[in-house]
Amino acid sequence: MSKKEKIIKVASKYFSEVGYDKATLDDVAKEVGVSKAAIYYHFKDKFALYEAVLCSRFGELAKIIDKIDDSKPIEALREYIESFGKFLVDKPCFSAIFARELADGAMNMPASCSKQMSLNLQKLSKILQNGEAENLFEKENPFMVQMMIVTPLINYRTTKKLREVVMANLKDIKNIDVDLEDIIPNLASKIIKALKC
Amino acid sequence: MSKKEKIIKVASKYFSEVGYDKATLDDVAKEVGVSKAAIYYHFKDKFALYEAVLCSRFGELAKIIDKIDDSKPIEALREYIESFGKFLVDKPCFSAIFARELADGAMNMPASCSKQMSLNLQKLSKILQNGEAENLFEKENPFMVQMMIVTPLINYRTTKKLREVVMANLKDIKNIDVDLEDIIPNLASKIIKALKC
DNA sequence: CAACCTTTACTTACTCGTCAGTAAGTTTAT
DNA sequence: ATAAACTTACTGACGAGTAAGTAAAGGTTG
Repeated sequence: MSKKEKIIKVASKYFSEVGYDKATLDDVAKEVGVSKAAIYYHFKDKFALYEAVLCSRFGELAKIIDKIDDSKPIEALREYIESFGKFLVDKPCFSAIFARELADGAMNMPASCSKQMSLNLQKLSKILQNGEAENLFEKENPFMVQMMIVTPLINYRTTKKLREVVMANLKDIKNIDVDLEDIIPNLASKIIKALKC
Repeated sequence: MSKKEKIIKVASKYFSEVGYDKATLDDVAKEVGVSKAAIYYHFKDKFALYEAVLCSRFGELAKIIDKIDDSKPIEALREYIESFGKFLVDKPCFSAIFARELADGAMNMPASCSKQMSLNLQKLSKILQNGEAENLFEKENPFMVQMMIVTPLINYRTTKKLREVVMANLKDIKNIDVDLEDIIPNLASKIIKALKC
């Protein structure tokens, strides 16, 4: 792995753990084992490094989503949800970064990333439209459906510690802390049920 | 309104708009029309001010949720979702603060707030249990249901600008930008449908 | 083949702005 | 008179960004 790739990897860890503002390039440099100026050799500024992290992840995700065969609406919707979920499981840093970006109103999302998000939404929209044409689904606002899929999953990831606190407060509630992997097919079934005519 | 209340109000605006780190007490002081040191007269430090903002909001929400009559599960669940939605509509600053807090893993949520969140979850859990007892709902993980309710709504609020960008990218997708008010009953119906046996 | 540029990939050591937090003094109400 | 509610003017730290220098690798020319 090149130094540049290593910088992106470590930076994505820090951006994920503490957020853009609290992540310092001194820390990133230290962990990579280079000087801070080395980061500035590879990236124009802190934000450019953040863009590199973001774009690499959104690019991978868009590729996966694009491959989904949208001819069978219900199967396609399940695959859409499970592919997204699997991506979150595979890339543990992505959830927190994505969640913060949405919470922030995607204020500093580079155009190339929002374009790839748009493509994902276009795929979802097509699945929903096909389902509507076959009288399987009601007419829906695709952005709202996107929110129903994406936000519970990313925030389930980010709120592990909160669940522990809540469980300590409410001893009568059990089995709250299920793994994300087990949540995904459950959420997929619920969303499909909710959208079916 | 006292100076202290005014400081909380203005601070909640800034925390909501730019987040904890980027919100500066100089800006808050300027807008309130006091000196920065006046803030330190009322609050120990920046974080104590943030706690005050958070606690006042979570306190109000917990009061509203607590009043819900949980004897009729389906009506109660609808009321739970619509009450939460109405709260977001009424308190425009709350969505972004809550969304950031969840994205952050609720790392710096004061114990009093997480206690009130626990009470909300307890209410939801009771509604779901009653529904289960009457064979209306399947057995569910209440935290996951909470995520399904809370996260789409708060993030729908925070992503208004993102929707505009996406709409500009995909001209064939129309009517994405519906008001939050119109989304709430729709989401409530979908979640109830998803949870019903 | 060797003395010479040139580029790549960095390092060391610094500046400079910002912002949380404070010390000490001042006004206002009771 | 004295406590509450401030103000002015400051400090100190942190962290983004930079200037200037260097070591090594590769290419060019006499």
